[in-house]
Amino acid sequence: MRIGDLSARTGMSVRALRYYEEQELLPSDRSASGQRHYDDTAVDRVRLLQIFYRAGLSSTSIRLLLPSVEAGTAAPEAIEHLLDQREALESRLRELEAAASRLDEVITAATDPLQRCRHPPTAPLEQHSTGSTTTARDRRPSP
Amino acid sequence: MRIGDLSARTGMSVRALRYYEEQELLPSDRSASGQRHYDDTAVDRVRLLQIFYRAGLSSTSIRLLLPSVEAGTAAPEAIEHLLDQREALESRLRELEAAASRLDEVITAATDPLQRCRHPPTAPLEQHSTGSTTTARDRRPSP
DNA sequence: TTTGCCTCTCACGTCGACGTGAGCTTTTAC
DNA sequence: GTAAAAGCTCACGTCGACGTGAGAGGCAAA
Repeated sequence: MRIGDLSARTGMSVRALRYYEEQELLPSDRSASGQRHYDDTAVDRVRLLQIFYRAGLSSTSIRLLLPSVEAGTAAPEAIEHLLDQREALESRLRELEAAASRLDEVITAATDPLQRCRHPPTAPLEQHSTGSTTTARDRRPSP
Repeated sequence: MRIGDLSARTGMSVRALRYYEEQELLPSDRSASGQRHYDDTAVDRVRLLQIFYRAGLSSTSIRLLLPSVEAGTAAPEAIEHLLDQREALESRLRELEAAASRLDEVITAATDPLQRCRHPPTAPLEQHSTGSTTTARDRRPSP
C-alpha cells in the first residue's frame, strides 16, 4: 500500500507518517520513482507508535523502546530505559489522578442537589486519598 | 511575601509565576514601586495550578475551572466545562494505561529469568485487558 | 552612599509533533 | 492523451509554557 492508504487505515496524516519515517520509527520500501510502499504490518506499527505518542513519550524514547517491543526481549541497557519510561508513566498517571480527584470534588459539590453540609468550600491541598479515582463520574444530566 | 519567596516556597521559577499572573491565574498586590506581593494563600494557589498543569490542562481551561474550584460550586455552563475536562482526563488516563500495559508486557518478557513458553514475541495490538495496570512494576534489580 | 541582591518590563528563543503551502513528478481514471 | 489525484522534497509556521538575557530601577545593610 502507498502512504495515502496507510493514512486512511490509521487515521494519521500523510505528514505524520513521513515524520515517523524521518524519526526512524516507520521504515518504508521505495519504488523506482521514490514512492513509499508499506506492507500490512505498518498499520500495527503506526498504532503502536500512537499508543506511545499519546502517552507523552518522545520520538527518541520510542526509538529506544521499539526494538525491545518488537523483539519481545531486551538487552540490559534497554531494560534500564524500559524501566525508566515505565516509572515516568506511573508518575504521570498519579498526576492525572490527582487532578481528576480535585475535579471530582468540585463536580460532586456542584452537582449534589442536596448541597449537604457546610464543608469548608475548598480544603486547600487535601491529602489525596490513595484509593481509586472513580468518584464523580457520569453525572452529566441525560438530555 | 515577594515573588522570590513565593518561588522558593513553591519550587516554581519566578518567570513561571509572572506567566501565571499574565494568564490571570495568580493575582498579586503591587507595591507603590510595582513589585508583586502575595499572601500565604498564593502558595496553595500555585500548587493547585501545578496539579492542573501537570495533568496537561491548558491555561485557558484552568482559568475556566478556577472559579468553581475556589467557590466549591459552579454555574451550569461551568459544570459543562468541568465534565468535559473530567472526561478528557479520563481518556488520557486510559491512553497512559494502554502504554503502560504495553511496556509491562515487554518488561515481563525481558526480565523473566525463565523465559516461559514461546508466545508469539509481539502479539500485535492485543486487546488490552481492562483490568488494573499493576503488572510488571518494581522489577529493577537492587544494585 | 555604595554594594549587592531582588525585582521590573519588554521581547526574542526553545522544543516537539506535526500543519501548510510551493513547486514538481508519478500514477490513475476517463 | 490528458487531466485529476496522489506523491515527492524542501522549508517555514504553529502553539504553549515557560527560559533567557537586556537594561533599568528598588531596597536593606554597612
